[in-house]
Amino acid sequence: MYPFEAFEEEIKERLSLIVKNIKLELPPEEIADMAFPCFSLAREWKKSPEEIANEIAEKIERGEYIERIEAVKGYVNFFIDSKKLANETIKSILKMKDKFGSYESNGIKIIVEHTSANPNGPLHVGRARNPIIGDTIARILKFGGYDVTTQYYVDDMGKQVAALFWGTKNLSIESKATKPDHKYVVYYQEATKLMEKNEKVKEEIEEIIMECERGNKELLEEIKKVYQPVLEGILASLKRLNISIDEFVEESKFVIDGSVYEVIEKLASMPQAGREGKAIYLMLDEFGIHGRNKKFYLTRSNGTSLYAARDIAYHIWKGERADIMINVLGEDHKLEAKQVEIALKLLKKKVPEAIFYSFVSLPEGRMSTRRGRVVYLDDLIEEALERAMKEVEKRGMAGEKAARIANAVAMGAIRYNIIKVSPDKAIVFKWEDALNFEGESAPFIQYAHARCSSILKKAEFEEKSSYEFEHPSEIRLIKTLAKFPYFVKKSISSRNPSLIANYAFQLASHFNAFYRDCRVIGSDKQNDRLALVKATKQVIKNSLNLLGIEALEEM
RNA sequence: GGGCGCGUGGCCUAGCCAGGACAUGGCGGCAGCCUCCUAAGCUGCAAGUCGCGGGUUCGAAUCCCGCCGCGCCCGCCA
Repeated sequence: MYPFEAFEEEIKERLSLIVKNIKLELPPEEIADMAFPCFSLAREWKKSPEEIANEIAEKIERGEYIERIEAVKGYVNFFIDSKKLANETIKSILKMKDKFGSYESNGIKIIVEHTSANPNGPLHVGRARNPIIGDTIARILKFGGYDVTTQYYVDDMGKQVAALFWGTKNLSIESKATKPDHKYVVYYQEATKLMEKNEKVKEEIEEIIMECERGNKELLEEIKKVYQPVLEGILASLKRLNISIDEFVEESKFVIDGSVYEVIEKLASMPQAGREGKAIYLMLDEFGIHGRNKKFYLTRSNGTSLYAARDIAYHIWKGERADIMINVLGEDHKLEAKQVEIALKLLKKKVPEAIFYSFVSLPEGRMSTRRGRVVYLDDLIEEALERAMKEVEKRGMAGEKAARIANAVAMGAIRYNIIKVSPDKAIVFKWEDALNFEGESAPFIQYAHARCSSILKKAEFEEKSSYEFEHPSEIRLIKTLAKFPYFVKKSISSRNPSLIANYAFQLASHFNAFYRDCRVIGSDKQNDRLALVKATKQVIKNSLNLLGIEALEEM
């Protein structure tokens, strides 16, 4: 157990003798280390929260970690023995290193599905939110002891890919692009355009879709040859952001193995099922879905399956391979996710959790690949690199080292700026916000890490059995270090990766205050402070790791 | 028209689920800090009807109702 958790446990243990239903709060740091609000007890005890707090504060004994207890305005405030906390925390970090903040394997298997973009062209910035959220949550869950696999659901039989396929077979378009997703997207764009005004093209593309739904393996193989390079282009972009995906599951799998039809058959026998010709649907009004969308169609009138039906089969398959399923989805999938969830419940199958994110739009409106109103992820990456390179050069660095630093800064800035805001907020993309290298940004945190490295390079640190600190900036920094495992846990239970982003910023910020106030090299407390710097460097690194951002030795 | 989400200083944002301690922090603005471990840093100042109106409560940014604005969805598309 981590030192800060031991403090929390001690409080809970002591409180449990007096009250049940203990809910502790983390108060603002300058007020206390942990607080127990007494407001909810007021009714039951028929006393004011102030009186209750006083009463509880008097009854509670100090302990190994609890140094002081105070009743203030209806709160019982607990103060930690900061000497003990400091010593235990520093030693724990130096011993556990990259593992500090992590938890032992709990054997729970989680599949995180993210990105799953149609392989018909390059990722744009709007979609980039998906892999970054997905990859970060996966990293945090792994660190928290879960057995995590990431999955990309490849839609290999939809309209998008069919249009791409038709385009490459019937058109010949020059393209200067070398990256395959950019090279082939023009075929998709042109095919979509033709489909809109030419009935024959539309029919041909629809025929491709129908053939896929009938499970035509040869055709599916041929289509794969076309979309695979595009998919690889997408994955290459993700790789630059330090994102890789463990497994790829093709949608057609569930048509070929027949599981979609088993699912449809079972659902068709439910009392909620209805038919219009050969089209099968579920009536969802009893589940609170009303209006035009209460009919949830599973098949077409020609008997072929619809996307949503295949999605149900996919989730059943996935549910057999995981204890928990987490899907990262755009907010446009909310209704469909709800429908799939209802169907899975009717079938008494495991239901996935979903993390929805709002769209990233441009100041001039929604992104649209078709209308060319779009910023591609690759463009953002290139621009970020250029700007980072300028900053690096300003600081007199050059060559391979400069390139490496610029790359880490650029990729970090992109990831951080997306992950730091709550997924349900819509983002209007602006270059100056997306590529900010100051303030609440990845480079700010990377810079603090580089400062730690720089100090550690200048002096020899000697490991001891105990360390002492007393400056307020030292204590504040140590308390922040001690709370890292707490935030890992909280981030997992709330499925909110931005908590780690915010934590890393706080930590870097508190380190900067320490750096300002406490001289390390040459001070008579040099060795203790070196231990603190070493521990800080480690925890910044661990939190950056969770965000998929590189910790830099110098910049 | 119906459903879901969002609305916090000029701009962005935390807090909202589990109502209470002076509403968090960043960007931008203004004024400062490099004879001292990297100034991608630090300090100070100005700037807020927590969308609007009701309600519940001793107490509401937080819960409830209504309204307004914005986003997304409402296809036998994916």
